[in-house]
This record gives sequence, structure tokens and C-alpha cells, in this order.
Amino acid sequence: MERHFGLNDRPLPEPTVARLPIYLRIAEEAVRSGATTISSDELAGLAGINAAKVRKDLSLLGSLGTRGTGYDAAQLAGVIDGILGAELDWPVVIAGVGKLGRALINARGFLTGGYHLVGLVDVNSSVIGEQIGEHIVSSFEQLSASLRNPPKIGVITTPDHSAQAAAESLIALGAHSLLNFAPKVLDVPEGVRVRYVDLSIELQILSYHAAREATSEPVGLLATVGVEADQLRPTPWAEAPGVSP
Amino acid sequence: MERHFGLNDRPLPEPTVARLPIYLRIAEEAVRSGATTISSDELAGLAGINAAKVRKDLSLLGSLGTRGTGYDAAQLAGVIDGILGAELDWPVVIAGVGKLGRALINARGFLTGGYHLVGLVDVNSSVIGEQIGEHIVSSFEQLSASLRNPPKIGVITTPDHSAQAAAESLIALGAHSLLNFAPKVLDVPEGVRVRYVDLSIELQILSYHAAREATSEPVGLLATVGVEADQLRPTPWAEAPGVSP
DNA sequence: ACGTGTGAACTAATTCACAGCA
DNA sequence: TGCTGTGAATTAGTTCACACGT
Repeated sequence: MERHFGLNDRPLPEPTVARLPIYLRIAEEAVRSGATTISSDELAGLAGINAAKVRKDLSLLGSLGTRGTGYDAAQLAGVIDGILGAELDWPVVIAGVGKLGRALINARGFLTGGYHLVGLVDVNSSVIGEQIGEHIVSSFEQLSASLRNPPKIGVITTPDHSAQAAAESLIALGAHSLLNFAPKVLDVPEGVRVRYVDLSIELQILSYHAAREATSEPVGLLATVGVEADQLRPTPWAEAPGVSP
Repeated sequence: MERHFGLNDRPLPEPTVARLPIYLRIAEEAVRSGATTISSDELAGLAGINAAKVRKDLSLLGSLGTRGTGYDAAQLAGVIDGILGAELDWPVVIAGVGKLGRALINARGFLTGGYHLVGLVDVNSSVIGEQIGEHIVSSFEQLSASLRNPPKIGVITTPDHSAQAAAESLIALGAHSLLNFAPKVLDVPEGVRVRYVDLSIELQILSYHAAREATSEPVGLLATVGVEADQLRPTPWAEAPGVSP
């Protein structure tokens, strides 16, 4: 598995990594709208951040820009795509076929690019066998028997009390990266990466700020991101690639 | 509207704000499980971060702990709850009753505490009039006529091409804070706060790291958070309060 | 002129390490 | 002895400002 670091030796700063998907979206959008080139200023405006940050971020990927002109939108998209690994093949299994699981399965924009669903599992026998889109919900045993290659990413959309069991099953299937939507801290072996997404926290953060909105502070565009546990890195930003139900 | 700052004068650092909901969950959980007291070490372990950070964060809220003992779990929960404004009343309107909207409406844990749904709107006449839980989907006009008080928070779960219109309607209803799940940058007037949540970005961040997993780095628990656009602040962390479909 | 790339300055956040109270 | 609270040190990230290519 190829290693992508910055231009040099070092890995990219987490905040930069978190912004890359945003730049990618904007660059792709620019290409679609016929632009061949895009400047750090434009990128910054659309991302809701400042241009210096954009340039600093992109300079870590190499000298992609042309002075006086800007960045080649298509090339930029390609480079970011490569770095994010989106051009590789990322088989995904979703565990938990409840409302949220279904929403993600059907969301345009969630499973795009290199991410594709290879399995849908649940422990509830009333949904096992159900067909959703092109997939049939199976038990872990069934999926385990039928999968040729292990999934790279496991998505947990079970109720919280089942999350740990789901995690263990996904890990047993071979997943080393988990995206957990359940409000539960997972106990996973060394080497397994977990990313937590907590939607209710967003409301709490919003209301914290709203409660002191009186002091009308500048309001910026936002970015959305899950954070790396240990080294909590946030993601600044605007233009969220998203879930469109 | 009361102003909550740290102990002193200054507002809390964004990363701290993003961690508070996590501490809150853990403290509440501790209370439920019968513990009266919880230490920064325990908090840290459950949150997937280190104890110094926990103590620094909590010290900004006041001298809540007792040396040699730890923090009073119930008191801690109460204080954080107050700071996050969760004990206040936060009327929420959800715009866009597609799969994701329905998932959020039904998710345990999304609309809890002081957050409660006061309206469900959509532009699609085929869903207007539909009853979902205790609410009936209405048009913006209908809702506008029937709402007594403006919603404080608007949640956008429409397709991306409708997001801007939804935002404008929500703002017209009186919402000053928006939580946008659509992959679209919103153009909003000064004073309106937008928080973007992009679920597909999570996959991209996971795969970026997975692609260089070869170098087995330490794997931490993660935190999930949307970020404040301008000042991009991430959220470190583990134990995500979540969406359980 | 224009806009990138980047060292330098600055600001923010994390982590250390320990004094001090229960 | 145990664990908080917190200054000090460190590390990370952002922003400035300008030299340099086109």
C-alpha cells in the first residue's frame, strides 16, 4: 500500500487532511462547471477559509499551482483524490440496517468514488434477507462465508448496545477502519482505527455558540469532520460533501 | 440570554467546547451506573484522550473537582449541561424529509435534552401532510403560519440543490443557527451560524489514514465533530453521543 | 500584474510536571 | 497518598508578508 506523505518526508497535518476532501469537492465542481483553473482565493472563498491556508495546504502536496494563474482544477482534483486514496478500491460493509443505515446506503455522496458497498449486515432476523438497493441484508456468518475479500471499512449504524458486537464482527471480517455512528466508545485491538461521528454533538456545539450569540461575533462557514481521537484534529471548513437523502 | 464564558472572562477554546458534549455523556453514564465520583483519568480513558487535557478543560469551567477524589459526576453533568445550553429550550425545525431527515427524527439521541422538534417541512407535496412520529410534514408557509415562536435551530437534510432555499426559509422562520447536512456551501446573512456535517468526508479521512496504516501508528479513539468554519476547530475524542437508528 | 510558495512571526492548543489540598 | 489545578514548556497550526515565477 503506497505511502502518501507531503512533498517531503512528513505526514500531512491532520487539519490539512480534513480540508482536502473539501478542496476536492470544490475542484471537481469547478471542472464540472467548465473552469480549467482555480485560484487559492476562489478555493478559499468557497471553502470559507482564508487563502493563505489553502496555499499552505496545497503546497504540502507539491508545487501544483502556476504563479499568476492558479491551480489546474482537474489536476488538483486528481492529486487530492490520489492522496485521499479515493481512487483506490475501498470495500465497505455497513452493520446495522436501521433508519440511519438505510439513509447512508441511499445517500448520494456517501458511498461514491472508490467506496462501494460489499455487504450489509444485521443481527435482526426480521431484516436479514431484505433487499435494499442491490444488496441483500445478511447475517455476519453469511457475509463472512460469501465475501471474497475483507472489507477495508466497516460502518456501524447499530443501536449503541450492539455497537461493540458489531465492531468485533466487522473486525473479524477483516476491517481495520471503523466509522462508528453509535454513541458508544469501542474497545478495539491495536491497529484498528475508529472514527466516531456524533450527530447530536453538533446540536450541542451549535447551541453553545447560539447561547452567546448576543455578542455578534463574525460567523464563518463551517467544516465538518470527525476527529482523530488521540490527536483530535478538527476540520475547518465549508462546502460539506454530504448526505442528500 | 445568559453568557457562559470560562471561569474568567474569556470564551472557551473551541476544541474544549467540542469535547464538552463527550464529557457530558460520560458523566451522565457514570451517574446512571451509580458512580458518584469520576476522575480525570477515567474521563480520559473513556474519552480516548489524555488526563491533562481533561483537567485543563474542566478547570476552565471552575474548580469542580476535589483533590484526591475526582469530580462529582452529577454536578459535572449539570455544569456542562448548563454551559452547553442544553438545559435551555431549543426548538428545532427539520427541513427535508428524506431518508436522512427521517433517520434523524427517529434517532434516539439526536433530539434529546433541550432540543425538540417543533416543525417538519418539505417542498415536496407528496410528503406534505404525512405524519411522522408526532409531527405532520408541512410546507414552509403552513409552518410559518402555525409556529408561535421561531425555531432556534434549523436542520437541513434536503438534497444539495434545495439546501440554499431551505436555509433561506429557515432563516425566514427565525432560525439563527443551521445544521447543514447537504454538500452545499450556504450563503447566509451576517449573524446566522452554519455548521456543516459531511458524512462522506469521514470515509475519506479514514481511508487517507488507512492507506498509510502500514506504518502502524498508535491508533486512538476518535471524536466526532463538525467544525466552526472560520476558525476551524476540531474535536478530539471518543464516545460519541449518537444516532441510533 | 497576478497569484503561488514559503520562511518568519504569531497564536492556539497540548502536554508536562509539580505544588497544593483533601 | 491521590488527584486536581495550573503555570511553564512544547508542539502544532495559522496568518503574514513578500520574493519569485509566469
